[in-house]
Amino acid sequence: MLQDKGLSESEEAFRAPGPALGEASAANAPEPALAAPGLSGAALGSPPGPGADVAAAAAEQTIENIKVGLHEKELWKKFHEAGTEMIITKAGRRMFPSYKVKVTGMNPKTKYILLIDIVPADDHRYKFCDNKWMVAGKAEPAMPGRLYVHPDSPATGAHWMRQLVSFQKLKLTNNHLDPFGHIILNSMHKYQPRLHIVKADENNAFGSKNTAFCTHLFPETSFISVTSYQNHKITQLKIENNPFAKGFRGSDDSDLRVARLQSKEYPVISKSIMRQRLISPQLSATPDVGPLLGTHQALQHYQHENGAHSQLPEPQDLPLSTFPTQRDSGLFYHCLKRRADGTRHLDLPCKRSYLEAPSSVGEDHYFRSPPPYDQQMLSPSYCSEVTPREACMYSGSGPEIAGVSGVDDLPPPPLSCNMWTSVSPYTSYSVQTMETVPYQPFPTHFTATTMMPRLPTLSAQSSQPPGNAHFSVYNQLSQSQVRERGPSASFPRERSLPPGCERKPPSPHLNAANEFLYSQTFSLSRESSLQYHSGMGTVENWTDG
DNA sequence: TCCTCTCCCACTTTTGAACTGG
DNA sequence: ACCAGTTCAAAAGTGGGAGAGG
Repeated sequence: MLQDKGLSESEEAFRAPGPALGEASAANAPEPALAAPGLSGAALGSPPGPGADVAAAAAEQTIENIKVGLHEKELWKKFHEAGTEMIITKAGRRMFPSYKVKVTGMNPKTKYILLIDIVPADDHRYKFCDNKWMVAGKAEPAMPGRLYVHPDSPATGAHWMRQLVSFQKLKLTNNHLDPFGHIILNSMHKYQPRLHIVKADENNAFGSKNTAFCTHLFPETSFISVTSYQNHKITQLKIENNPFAKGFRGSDDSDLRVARLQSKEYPVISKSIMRQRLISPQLSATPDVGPLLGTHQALQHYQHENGAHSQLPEPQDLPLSTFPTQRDSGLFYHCLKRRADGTRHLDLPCKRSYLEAPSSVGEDHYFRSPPPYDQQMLSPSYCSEVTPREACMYSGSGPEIAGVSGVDDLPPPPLSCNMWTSVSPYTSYSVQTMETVPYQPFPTHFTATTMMPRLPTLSAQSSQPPGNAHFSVYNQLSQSQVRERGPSASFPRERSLPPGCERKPPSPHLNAANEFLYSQTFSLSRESSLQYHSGMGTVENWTDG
């Protein structure tokens, strides 16, 4: 909670100097949020203050009115133009630039949970060749999806709007068994972070008919995960902009600094530099890559809320100067909303109901090839040694969570740690019943694992105003629809844990968040299962089996 | 041989406890 | 006793190189 340590993460961010916010995010209507003109950083910087005005405004503020502006958008754009890379390590590495947003339009008195997930942007594996990112094959199965819940969550709209909301402590890892709740990614794959805002206050608890969430997506925050930087331009951008990397800021030539560090009298040319200089001598002559090629070439179909549908070339066909890009930042605004009658109005790239037959999974305009998620593994429960603000993960396989496998009454199979990647492939959708629960404190850094939905590949379609480089999804859940998903328990069945692991009783908010995640995930991909991540524990006895 | 990944290094920033003075 | 400001050591975060492994 925000009160637990003098400064919240968002406060830290707020104090940090930095360029003004970029542009406003998608707005409140099922329109592609063309409203950016006039909605400047200054406007965003003036959230409603306390008082009567706030109260008056609150009455009309809905989840759809929430606007999100990406902080340091220009910096993000710089990286994006060069082809953002994010280091992933076994221990977890922060993102840089860090994900910070300015939120407006919230009801100041309503509590919200802000969380981030990072989903594959496509189903390709990449390699850095000839100074550009190229498709190198089919993506590996997505890692267990996790959510990073902002540690201030839940907090009132006033809190979120008072300052920047920073997710700078979010860490990325390539450790499939990561016990710390970091977001697990595959190296050399392209990802897209998404911000979710979930309404969660006493009167609108998760699972109530009023439960709502929205999703905001900034195409310029997409990146390729790497274990070491491939593009020297990215390295330089990181060194220049990340204060922690100051040590690598040489007088002019960081390589000279490396040479000094190594007590060598000659500059050491790194492998990456050498590679690039050998392969792409033009790079040194053109330090500024400039606008990417293929800006208007999207990778796949996409569909935005007005129903426009575009056919776009395959990524393999693209000369990727960096990586397939959406850098024109056209607004990708998808809308998901429940109608009053409970039917789901879904304006998403994957529009089919989750109740449809599995054969519909591979909707062609969404998955170019048979979706790899069929083979994806579900993460078993595990506990971890965590800080008070970190979490332990609970999970179950899809069918178990869903209660649709017909084994509801069977005792859960013993779970060993090495089941992390050895549980049965996901075959059906997770369905949960969630009762309306009173609001309770929501565990921070709760993470949930889903079958990672691949985003509909974002395009740089210029049909969207560049000032609205933002993708939003709104959802309004109804209780009846929650129920229609199935009768299973509202929390994954208890499974055996590694010795030494403790488990806290599931919070109703985990159910709620899970529900959120479920619906959210389903809104983008029909292949979904869940993994809870909450509570405290230890990994001392964790074994690889 | 090439590519990817892990470990370790030196460096900087951040954090928080300890201390000091009003 | 309390609070605010300062100091300083430890922790955390960085990119690069070496080397292992596939």
